[in-house]
Amino acid sequence: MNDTQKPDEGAPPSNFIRDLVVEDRQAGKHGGRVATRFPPEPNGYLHIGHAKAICLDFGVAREFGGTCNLRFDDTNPTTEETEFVDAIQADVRWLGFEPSAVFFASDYFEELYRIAERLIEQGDAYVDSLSEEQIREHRGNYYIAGRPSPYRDRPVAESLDLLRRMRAGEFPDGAHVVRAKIDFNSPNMNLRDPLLYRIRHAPHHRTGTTWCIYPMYDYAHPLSDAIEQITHSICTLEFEAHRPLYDWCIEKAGVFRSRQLEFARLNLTYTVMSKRKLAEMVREGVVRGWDDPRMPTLAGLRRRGYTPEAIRAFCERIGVAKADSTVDVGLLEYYVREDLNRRSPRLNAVLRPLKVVITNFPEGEVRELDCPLHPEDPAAGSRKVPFTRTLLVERDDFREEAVKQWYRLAPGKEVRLRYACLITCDEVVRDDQGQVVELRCTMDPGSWGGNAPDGRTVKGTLHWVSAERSIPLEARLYDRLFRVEEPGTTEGVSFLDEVNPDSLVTVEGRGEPWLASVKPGDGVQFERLAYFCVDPDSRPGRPVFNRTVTLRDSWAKLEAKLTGTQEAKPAPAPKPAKEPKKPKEKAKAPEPAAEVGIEDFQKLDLRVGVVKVAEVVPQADKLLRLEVDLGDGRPRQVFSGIRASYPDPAVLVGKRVAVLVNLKPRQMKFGLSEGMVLAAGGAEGVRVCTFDEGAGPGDRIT
RNA sequence: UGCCGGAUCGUCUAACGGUAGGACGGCGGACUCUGGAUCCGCUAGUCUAGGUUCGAAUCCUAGUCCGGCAACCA
Repeated sequence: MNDTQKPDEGAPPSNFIRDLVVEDRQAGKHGGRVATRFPPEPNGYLHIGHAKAICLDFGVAREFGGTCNLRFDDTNPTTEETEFVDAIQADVRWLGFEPSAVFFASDYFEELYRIAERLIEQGDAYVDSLSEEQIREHRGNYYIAGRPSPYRDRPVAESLDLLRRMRAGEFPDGAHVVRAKIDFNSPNMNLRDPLLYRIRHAPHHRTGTTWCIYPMYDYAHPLSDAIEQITHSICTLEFEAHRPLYDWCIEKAGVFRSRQLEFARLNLTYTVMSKRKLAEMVREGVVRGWDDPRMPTLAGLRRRGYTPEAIRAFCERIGVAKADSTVDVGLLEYYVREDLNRRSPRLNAVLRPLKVVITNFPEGEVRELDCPLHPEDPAAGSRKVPFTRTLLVERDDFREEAVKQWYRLAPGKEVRLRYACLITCDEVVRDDQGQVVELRCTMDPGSWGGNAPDGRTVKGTLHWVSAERSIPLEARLYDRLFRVEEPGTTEGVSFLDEVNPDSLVTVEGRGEPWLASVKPGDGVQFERLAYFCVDPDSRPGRPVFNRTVTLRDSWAKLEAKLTGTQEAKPAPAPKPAKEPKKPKEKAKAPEPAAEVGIEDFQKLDLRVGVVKVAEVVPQADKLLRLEVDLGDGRPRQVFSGIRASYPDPAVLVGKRVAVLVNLKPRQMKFGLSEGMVLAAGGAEGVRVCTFDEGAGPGDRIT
């Protein structure tokens, strides 16, 4: 190990939750004891966002020698199922955490009920007999004051009697509720006499039909925490406004004082995290199930080949704060690669095969090569790989015309076959359609082992398999589930319409013989391609591999630079260039943004366009739809939010305006917007920039 | 037109009145029988305007922008 160790080697990065826990301990609260809990509702599968919470809850407990319970928040019998209870427990353990205890909020129903009776006796709660609709009505809203329910001051004895009869099942759903008597006109809506209990004649997954009244989250949660003597009740930001209620329950019930702390939930680019949306994708058949390898669920990530170590490292790295944030999914991918690089055996598989015949290698002969399973880890051992006259290489590794940076196969070029020998492409064989179907190559007989006898350097190394001595395999090439960075945030567009149609591409490939022995769950690296994980769908003799994550592909990056584009390639796609920020986020900042260089400005292609059509968009109150002639034969459609300044859009027709033509087209509810019209705001509203007669359509504006 | 939060490199995050640091990304280089891995270097930030202070990302004031809150959901 290294003696010159870095300052925070090993120490988890500090965050405000840990700081608060440290503060509490220093203040001597609870004698320094730390107890947390992870409280999922069993109505769906855990996802990577939960992983962040789990790492925090269990991590804090572990760090301070405390405990962390797994507690199912099962207070709503109509949405919860044991299937989820089992899956959640399995996921937590898979992630690497063992709960100090497993509890259910339903374990406490009896105690919760007794406390409710007490609150009524104390005059801190009452039974309300208004309808759901009326309660909502009386509650008012952010701007309208709340009004007391006529039942608010009903005698204690009457409330108590009603509560007992509610429990006894004398009333139908909705007939009565228990409400806290706090402040019917609080500026915090959560305090406007919130509901504590409602009647639900529905069987519960654990208590069956024992109960027909069920406590609400805001009531059950603080009291469950109290019963378990939780010292720090960590939850997400949206519960911040509930904290006064959390404290109220503890106060009025006179129970153990736990403290609620809130942090920002995790968002990830190119995915969705809400249970509702995940469930919808399962229901709509967009994915094959909760454990579809494209899902951000722990079950999905596991099947995809993500490791608990990678997920934990990721969760540690992203930190914990109170500001909303969206983490680049690339960071998650970085951590899987880092982990998988260490542990995955290297094997060869060809996913889109192209036949290569080594003309100077005898027909029928087989040469067994001994190849390491991990070039950086000799302890991983080796395997035998058969070399024969007819081989298969990746189609992508051959190019008819090669630029000088191309190290791979091309007519006349020499490359190395990994762990085998050097070959030169002599001849390209085509079929009737002109498709390349075979390469005829010669090998350098002195190059066995991979090095040239004369010491010449060969930069390209290709993976390959023997055509006959290889096995068939199915590879499921997964990509990001969505094609936009933040699905579901474009107005008028459903997140379901933003699903990446190429998020799963299945190919039939060939793998080296060693691959016949893999078992579901095994992870491997197919050299030069990606990490893969064996899917449970595998059958003997025909394994199925899920692509976990591609290897970094610096050739793709180089090529994109050479071509000057970043078009999505079917294979390991280069990371799409960062999209320009959404206008929403850029806002209409009056002050200039960060300084840009002249080269940035030159990226903007501004052209003169003549307005042909200008009309209001009926469904939108700020938009005009323009058709602009840019001199390229086809008018462009542009939606522009300038309607307020142009009550009569017709005045724009015939105007010469400035159009940003290389703006990424944006799909809007009303159609595709293929550019942006320059406008400036002044005293009399926003005006589009116009030009005089001299400028013609399509002229570049510099 | 209310209440509660929040704002630091492109992204995530640290700095707790005293050198704005790390990670990812990007760029450049070294090395390489994976255009992988590894290593090195560079790039880039305190929302705005005032104030307090010897000194402000940090404290104060005003503003801007973003998020959450009106289930008998959690």
